[in-house]
Amino acid sequence: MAFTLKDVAERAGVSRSAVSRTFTDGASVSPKMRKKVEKAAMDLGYSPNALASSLTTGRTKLIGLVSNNFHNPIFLEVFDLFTRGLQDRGLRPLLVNLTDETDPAHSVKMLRQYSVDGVVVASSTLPPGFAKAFRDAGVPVVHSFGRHSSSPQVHVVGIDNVECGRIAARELQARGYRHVAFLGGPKAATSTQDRLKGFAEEMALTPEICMTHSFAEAYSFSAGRHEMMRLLQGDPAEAYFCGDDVLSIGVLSALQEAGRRVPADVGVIGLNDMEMSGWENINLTTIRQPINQIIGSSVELMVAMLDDPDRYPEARLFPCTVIERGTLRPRPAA
Amino acid sequence: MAFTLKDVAERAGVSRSAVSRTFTDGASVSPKMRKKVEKAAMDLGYSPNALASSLTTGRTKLIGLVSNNFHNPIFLEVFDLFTRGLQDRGLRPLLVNLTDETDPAHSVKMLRQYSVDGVVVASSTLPPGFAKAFRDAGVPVVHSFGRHSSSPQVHVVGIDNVECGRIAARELQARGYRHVAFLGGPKAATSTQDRLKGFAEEMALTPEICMTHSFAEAYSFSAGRHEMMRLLQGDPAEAYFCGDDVLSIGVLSALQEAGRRVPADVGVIGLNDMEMSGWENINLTTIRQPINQIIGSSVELMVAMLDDPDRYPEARLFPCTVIERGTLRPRPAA
DNA sequence: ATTAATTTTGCAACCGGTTGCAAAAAGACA
DNA sequence: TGTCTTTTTGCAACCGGTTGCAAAATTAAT
Repeated sequence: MAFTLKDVAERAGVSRSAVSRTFTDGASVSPKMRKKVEKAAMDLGYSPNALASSLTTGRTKLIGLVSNNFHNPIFLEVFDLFTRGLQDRGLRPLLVNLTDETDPAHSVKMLRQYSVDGVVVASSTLPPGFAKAFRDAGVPVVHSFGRHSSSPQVHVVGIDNVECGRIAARELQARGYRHVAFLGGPKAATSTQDRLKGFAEEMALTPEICMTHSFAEAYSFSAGRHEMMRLLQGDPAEAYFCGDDVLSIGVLSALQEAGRRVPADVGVIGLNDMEMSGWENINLTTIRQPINQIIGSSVELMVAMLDDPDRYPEARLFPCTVIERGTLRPRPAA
Repeated sequence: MAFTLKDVAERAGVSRSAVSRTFTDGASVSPKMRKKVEKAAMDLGYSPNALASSLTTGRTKLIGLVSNNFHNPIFLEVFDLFTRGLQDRGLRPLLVNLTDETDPAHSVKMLRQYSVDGVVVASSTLPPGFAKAFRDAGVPVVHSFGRHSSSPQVHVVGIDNVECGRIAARELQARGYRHVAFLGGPKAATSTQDRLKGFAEEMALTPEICMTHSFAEAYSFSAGRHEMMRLLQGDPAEAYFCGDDVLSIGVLSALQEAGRRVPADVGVIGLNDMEMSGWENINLTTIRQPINQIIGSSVELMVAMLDDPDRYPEARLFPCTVIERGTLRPRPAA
């Protein structure tokens, strides 16, 4: 069907190596030779078989892009940025949807069979051990949106979730709320745990403020809405720090339906600043996670690791900032 | 680094072919042989190199998943369903983000270099010629969400957009609107053109109703919002059929900001029924496109084509239904 | 014009599997 | 037990490239 190196070589009347060399940059080929070969290749519409060359070079330019977040709209932005970032560098994303599976073994095996050059784990809910499984299998890995540990085993790019919890706490304190709550994502998610930790720590400094917390089943609209509905049965707090924007939007929906005005009756602050949060009919006050930078940096790091697979693991953390919109009451005048 | 067939063969004291055979189903291997080989493979943690085997078999189980819709939240659902559908059948999605590029040449070349077994084009904005380029290159292709033509060149799975336009028109007619408008996506998108066509055709049957139309720059929130803002400068219609849900949500945002009540002052009907449209704080009346069925069917068709690449092209169209929520005024009592 | 240094080219082995074919082994039958 | 089938196994060639090495061709230097 498609033409091969051999066909081009014959047509150009040269050896197969010559053809191979004209298509691998950095190889020594004379200008005349190159011209002859390129002519023949052009005539035949030849383009080299990436798989065959991978077999000898050991490089495929395939990058596993592993995620379990296919229900949070922010991840569409994430996939957009990742695919573009990788493509721009000549890399190809092989997408893996984990859905419920959290055992890395299967993914590791599959991605190794395809000889991916590296793996990006994009998830704020998977434990560090997940990414580590790739490292242990000798596959360069960066965990984006992952938890950074004091003794990092793998490269992590993301934010300091504990610090985000503190930021949220300080923001609510400054606005004079007396009863605040953390409404987190899944209890098992590292990001939820860390955000709660920071939030609780900071809140502990102002014992006069009452703080409670609970968890939603997932980082999703319906989980947030459902959990807020439940909370409304009891004695809801004055302000909620939600573990994520889409969760917040679910919360807003529940509040609206219950007839509570935001921010007059109840305040809400989210985390992520996804595109939708800025939509005028949502207008969510939130803590912005710089996903452009996180993903840009992840891709850079991945590229660097392709050259030096044993690069010493590092954590790259980006600062988050509060984006003030309309779901928290204003700070009292100073 | 990783162990190869040869290593396993040596350890098991058998020929390389024997090892190969135990790992390809349908090959003849005696039970004892199989046991011996599996033992050795297990000891070594061997798993076959997919690339190497592709080289001889000609099959990679790689499927190109090509899209240019990374800004419409419905596509997160689409990617979720596609990746899971493909994975469940042992296929691997190689994701290609076209962003602005609409020339297929580059994608075709790249995907052929990786010897993908097939390509799914998931887009309602690309012309049929895009998908056809893959077919011409001998790559099995299905165009999901594509335009079906009377003389189809490639497999298309989706909806009848012209009919959707008619459905929208009838819905607005039935509710007694006197001045209606189509607010489409990009003018160049086939889906926009077709929806307008059906809408206009049906509206032509009721000349007493005034109909206008205009286009947004993209299928996105901000484009919809922006276009509606513009329309509000003039004399807006009583009801809008928007080319897509996320566009509708942008429109709702603009209306809300302008102080127009929905559906009291202005009606809106969207198309897609993405998850978000059902959120209580959006509550959009829309025409549901059965994406589960579309994607399930696309994957099935792809699998069928792997067996029979020259399968006669067919169009698989699924009916759409109106999902009544809160953005159109009620039908007058009969 | 020689000779030495440098670049270009082709040969052949290899990457990690698969597969047609024939020899060897196992099973069926008399 | 011997002969004929059928199944299992190994050999060797092949998939489409890459690359170390040495021969051939250029270029530089004397």
